[in-house]
Amino acid sequence: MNLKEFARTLGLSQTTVSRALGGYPEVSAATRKRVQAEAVRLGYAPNRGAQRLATGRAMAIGHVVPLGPNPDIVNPIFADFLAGAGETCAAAKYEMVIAVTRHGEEADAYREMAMKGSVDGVIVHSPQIEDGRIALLRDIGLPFLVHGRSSGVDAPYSWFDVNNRRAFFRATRFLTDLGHERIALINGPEEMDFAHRRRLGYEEALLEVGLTVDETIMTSDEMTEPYGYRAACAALQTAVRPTAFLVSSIISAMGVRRAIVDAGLAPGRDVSIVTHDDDLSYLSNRGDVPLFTATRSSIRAAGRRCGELLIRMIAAGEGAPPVTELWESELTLGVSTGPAPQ
Amino acid sequence: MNLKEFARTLGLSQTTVSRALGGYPEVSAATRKRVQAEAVRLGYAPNRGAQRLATGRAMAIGHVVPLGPNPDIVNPIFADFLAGAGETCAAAKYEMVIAVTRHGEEADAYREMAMKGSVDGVIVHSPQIEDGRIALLRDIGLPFLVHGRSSGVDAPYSWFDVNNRRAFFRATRFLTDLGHERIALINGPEEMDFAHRRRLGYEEALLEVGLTVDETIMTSDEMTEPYGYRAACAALQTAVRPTAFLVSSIISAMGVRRAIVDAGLAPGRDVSIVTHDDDLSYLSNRGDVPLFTATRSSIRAAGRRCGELLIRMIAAGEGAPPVTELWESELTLGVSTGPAPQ
DNA sequence: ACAATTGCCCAAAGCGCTTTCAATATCTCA
DNA sequence: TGAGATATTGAAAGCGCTTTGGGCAATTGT
Repeated sequence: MNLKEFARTLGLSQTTVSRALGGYPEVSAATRKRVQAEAVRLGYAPNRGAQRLATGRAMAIGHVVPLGPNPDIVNPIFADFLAGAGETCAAAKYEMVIAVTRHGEEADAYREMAMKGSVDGVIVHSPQIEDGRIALLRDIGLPFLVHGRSSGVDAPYSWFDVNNRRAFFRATRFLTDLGHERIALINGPEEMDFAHRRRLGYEEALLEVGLTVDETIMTSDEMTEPYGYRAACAALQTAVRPTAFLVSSIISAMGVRRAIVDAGLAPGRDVSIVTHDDDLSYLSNRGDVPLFTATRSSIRAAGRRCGELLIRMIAAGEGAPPVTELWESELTLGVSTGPAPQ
Repeated sequence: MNLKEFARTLGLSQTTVSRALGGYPEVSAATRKRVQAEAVRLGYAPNRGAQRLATGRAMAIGHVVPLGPNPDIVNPIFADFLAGAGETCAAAKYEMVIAVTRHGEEADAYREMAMKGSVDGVIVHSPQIEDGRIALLRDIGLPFLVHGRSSGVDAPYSWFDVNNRRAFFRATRFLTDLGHERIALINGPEEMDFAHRRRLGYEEALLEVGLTVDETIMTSDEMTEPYGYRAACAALQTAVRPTAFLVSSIISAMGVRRAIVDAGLAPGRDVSIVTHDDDLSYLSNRGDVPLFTATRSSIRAAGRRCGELLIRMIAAGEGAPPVTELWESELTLGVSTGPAPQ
């Protein structure tokens, strides 16, 4: 069923039908109602391709998802982020198209999306400290919102981020307040901007209380469970073992916890853990007494908000100033922390 | 830059340029090469909307992702599945569009995709035992491939599945061979077809060796980590506690393991665990000695294959017979299992 | 009562592409 | 050498929609 047929069965012109469905005011309420009802009854909806061609807008946003650098790892937070963005998009009648690329090959995906006009804007995932995608997208002229930031980029751009630095600063201070002096950092890949910022917050807090920053108890890798386990095992076997771990992902934190237990130690008593918690639905750290003390920030809510901001940017058009938004994460108390053992 | 301009700068007709880029044979090799080179240099690619309108094909496949029934849970395997499907799509020049819907509201999403012509086919995720989506999609006439099966649907349809029943049959027999007689089943939501099938395999194996099926040590819920923990805690507190757990997801298995350790028991010695392992990149159960004994089947590979099959179906057109494919999962030995304690 | 407005609707142009049909130039083979 | 086949290119007709630029009644203001 196409517009021509549909309009004919209604005894109306294509113009009127299109306007009735599109919500334009030049249609009487009665006509609009009838058109909408018949559209549902007969199963008519305007063809997206034709609509795109006629309006020049794709009514879609894109996600280019880079796989992890080493093995092809998919960031597990992505599913939840997507669910959040999806809610916003559905409400705004936008589609989401996603492209998965190997690490470092995102550029082509962006260029193609722009050239083919398959999306009106994109969300940039997993920004690195020096991220060339930002300059690229500006050159291309495709509206974009970075989920995170890129410390190495000076020119203004639109981003949404969580205050990672302050979160890890607070988390570290929380541990030092409890008397911990040897705090291991199990961080994400250091070329990632978020990991960089978390490290800065951690170091800043240590220095503030006169502790030394010790490179040997800081690790950085793709945030898997086995990584957390391995890193923690290694740290626990050193001569002066850490009394606390600060971990960048709840998934790795599970591994850290396992290592602690395997070593015959009690999490929260012998060794403390604070982790960042993206509030993933399947690894919930909520409940009466959360398993982990954590800096929590819902990745799903972030997805929702990123969708909103990007769609607003697209509506605003080229000239509008960049939007930026920084959320604070909450520090929630769980059973994984306690005073440093004497 | 559009075709008209691009063709003019090349001194060729739109026809020839379109054909050169589209890979049609009626163009001389020299011309094609020149056109392709200039397209890259000048940054021209055919507009997707126009292409869709002209060809009637969207060159896109859709994923309608239902959130979990109770809280809005996103199945964590989805990110990996998508990465797999994305590889295939990228290679075949297909786009992927995804829609996230609340549980039970998928129908509208499918209808809309079909009516608007935004995709050429869809992958049906998380099929239930009685899944109305299959009949719906057949009525609509939108090509679809089910990832999994729906036991309650008789009419033929295309699906890709893992042999869940045999996997859990083998896993259970593996445990009974080790002398376990009280094996708890920590399953996914029972309305899900995969969970149903896994339960059948489990029961079949128990009956085969003369053990009774005990409903009180079988649980069924959204497969989160806390669920595994809670379920295992409860099971371990019963009068005759199970000596082994069979778990439907490695994420819940982490929770089960935690419960066992918390109870002062040793996984693999006091209590065994076998889990299904989707081979998620961030919860790798590989390595020299895997943490869990598991029925393993890569969800990423499944995504790749589903993409292939669906694209092939789309190419084959309406009349073609349904495609079906069943993969066996491998039973890998980890350190989470051992002989039943006396 | 008449002009000006408003409300509602329509015809037709055009978005950028693919593809049919036709034309021309070049080969092939007897 | 000339007829038929082949290789290569073009002109133009849509694909299904939105939107501009009217047109005709009914309503309003004076």
